Amino acid sequence: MVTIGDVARVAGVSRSTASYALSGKRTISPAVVQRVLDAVDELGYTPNAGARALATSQTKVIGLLGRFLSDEFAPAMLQYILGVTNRAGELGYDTLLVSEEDGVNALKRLSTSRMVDGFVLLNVAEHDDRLGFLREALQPGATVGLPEQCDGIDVFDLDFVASGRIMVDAMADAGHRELILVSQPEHVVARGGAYVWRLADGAQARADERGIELHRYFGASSQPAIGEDLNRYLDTHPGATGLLLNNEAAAAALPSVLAARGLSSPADISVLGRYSDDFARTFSLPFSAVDSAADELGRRAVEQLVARIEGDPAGAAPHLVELIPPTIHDRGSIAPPPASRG
Amino acid sequence: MVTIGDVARVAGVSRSTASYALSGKRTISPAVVQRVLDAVDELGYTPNAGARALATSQTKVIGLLGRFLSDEFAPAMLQYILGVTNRAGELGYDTLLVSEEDGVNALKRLSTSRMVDGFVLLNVAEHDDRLGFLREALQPGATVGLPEQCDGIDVFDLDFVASGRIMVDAMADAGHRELILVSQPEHVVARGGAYVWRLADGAQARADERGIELHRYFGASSQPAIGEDLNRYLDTHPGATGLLLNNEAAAAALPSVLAARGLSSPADISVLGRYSDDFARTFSLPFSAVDSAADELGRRAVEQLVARIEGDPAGAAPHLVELIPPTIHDRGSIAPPPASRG
DNA sequence: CACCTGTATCGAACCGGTTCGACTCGACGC
DNA sequence: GCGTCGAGTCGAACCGGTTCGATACAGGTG
Repeated sequence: MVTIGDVARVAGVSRSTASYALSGKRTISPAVVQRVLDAVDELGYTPNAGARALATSQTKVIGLLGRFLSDEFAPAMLQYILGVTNRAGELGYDTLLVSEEDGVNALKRLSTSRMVDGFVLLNVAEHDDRLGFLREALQPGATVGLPEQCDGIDVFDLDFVASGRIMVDAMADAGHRELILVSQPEHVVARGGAYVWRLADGAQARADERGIELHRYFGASSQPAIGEDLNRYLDTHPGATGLLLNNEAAAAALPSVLAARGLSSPADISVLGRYSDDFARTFSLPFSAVDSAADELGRRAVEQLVARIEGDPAGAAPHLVELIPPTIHDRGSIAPPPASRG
Repeated sequence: MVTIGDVARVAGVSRSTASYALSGKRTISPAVVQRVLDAVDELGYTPNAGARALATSQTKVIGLLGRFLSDEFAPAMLQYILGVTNRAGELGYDTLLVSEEDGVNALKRLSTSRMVDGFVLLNVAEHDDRLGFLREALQPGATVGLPEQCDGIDVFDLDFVASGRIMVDAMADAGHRELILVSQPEHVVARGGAYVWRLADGAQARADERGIELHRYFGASSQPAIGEDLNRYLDTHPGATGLLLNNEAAAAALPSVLAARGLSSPADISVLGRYSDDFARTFSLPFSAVDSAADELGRRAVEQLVARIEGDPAGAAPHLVELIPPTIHDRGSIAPPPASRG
């Protein structure tokens, strides 16, 4: 393998001069720099990552810790992952992906062995056992998902409270007065998926303000249970004219449920979901939805992480808690309720 | 940070003795080994990955190169990825995930900088530009996906020819005589997705053998186009009683297409797909399908890669081309055709 | 008792980079 | 004509592991 020593020899200079010529950290005469660059080209030199990491204590790798739960909509995770890896690549970092069950252990291993310069944690729960260690680690960390305690880390998440509000607003503005909100199953909440509450509470608060009747349910996370759930909700509340979905399985199941009931959207019922654009595209869901902005969240987390890695350790910037504002992707599934139409 | 020098000092031995005590590569007295282990515990020592990589030329990291195409069903990739990362973890390796557009460049970078011990390539096309470099790289490589030239690498893929055969067999055994096969769109084939042809050819050959009429189509890869395609195929071939799907979008769209036509499966039409179990579960697709075995393929690729990394470089084992046999996951969507029933 | 063998340990070198301090040399000022 | 300065370069040390060769010492053998 070709080392910087080989480059130096071919260029006729010392190893240190070759190093400085490449890094530019000291002034080296243009002629020598050119000879070194030529030698690099000629030999096809690439620095050895391990040696550089050892010398500089910088690996140019970030650790990405997922939490892949079989009862969640796993494929959606890919969007977050790609957001992270793509942005990291643009910033000159590679990404080590860890899917290991025991996230705390993985975190410790990568941290103490100095394999990475920082961490991005995905799918962070309200009380996440990985955070305790992360705060004490030598490397900085950023999360996608809002934990209860945010000190010492940079936090990124969708603003779920605002999401709940604008979902109710969108329906109320169209004239709806009675809505059904289908959330994720209760065990997602129990596991720390606080976003379920955050969205529901935001929706409830806004519904109260505007005098809207809101029926809240936890739906199942898979077929056929969720299909039955949806039918039951619709049977129970015949006066409801709008359906809010914070549950991917419900969104996927709804087209056939509506078809079976002989309903169509938005003519008979207005629908507004909360899922990623990618999810909608793949399954051609015809419903407007608050975008989960997976890609953007992943990108923002990496950007902030890299800023902290490369930033002045002395004047450490205060930690962020960034809740990105929700946007509705309009697919035309909201219209005034049937009764109000001429 | 705590180094092996610290451990040695606390244990009262030299650095080399501490190293041997931990690696077991030379005999060290039990008493000393214990003192070293105690020191490790006391200080919380973990070897520095960069230093170890430099000294041993082994990083214990494998590079995973995806190819994420926006017009393919991206979320399915996650199953392959998790198969790789999970199995790698079990074998003591971490995984560097690269999503970079320019796969060749990424491969070169990771290879020449010695960041990884080997590569797993996903979504490998028939003529994949990454393979040329991979063959010449210092590190071994395994692919998921069958290229035309397999020399110098280990190749894993689903046996698509056999898949085509058993799909036709399953229908023929149930008494069907006229089938429609909906494949991926033609541009997937053009890009090198040879599995489309492999499955179709296997199906055609078996259909010819058994005197079955097979109508072959390339369907669109998204709604609403694929829905219209499906309706057209069904209109064109009113005598067809069985539907074979090698197209995820078609599978996702079929339930609503059938509902709209007032058909149900398997009473009116038998359906057999080819997609992952995970895909079926997530979207509650009620159709039997040949499983794409993403998880298993990822795991097998890693196992073989690690065997090659750690294997005797002298007696290099011959390279594998492993096509794993298809299995049908029965979800009850195949029944005898209506006409044949009493 | 000299000799050999095997066990247990140590010191030094090495992996391939980066970085610090010192040195040379020419230009410049007085 | 001597001291100063800055540009350009070199040698050596260092990062934190692993590994080779040498050494010390114990026990067994003739």
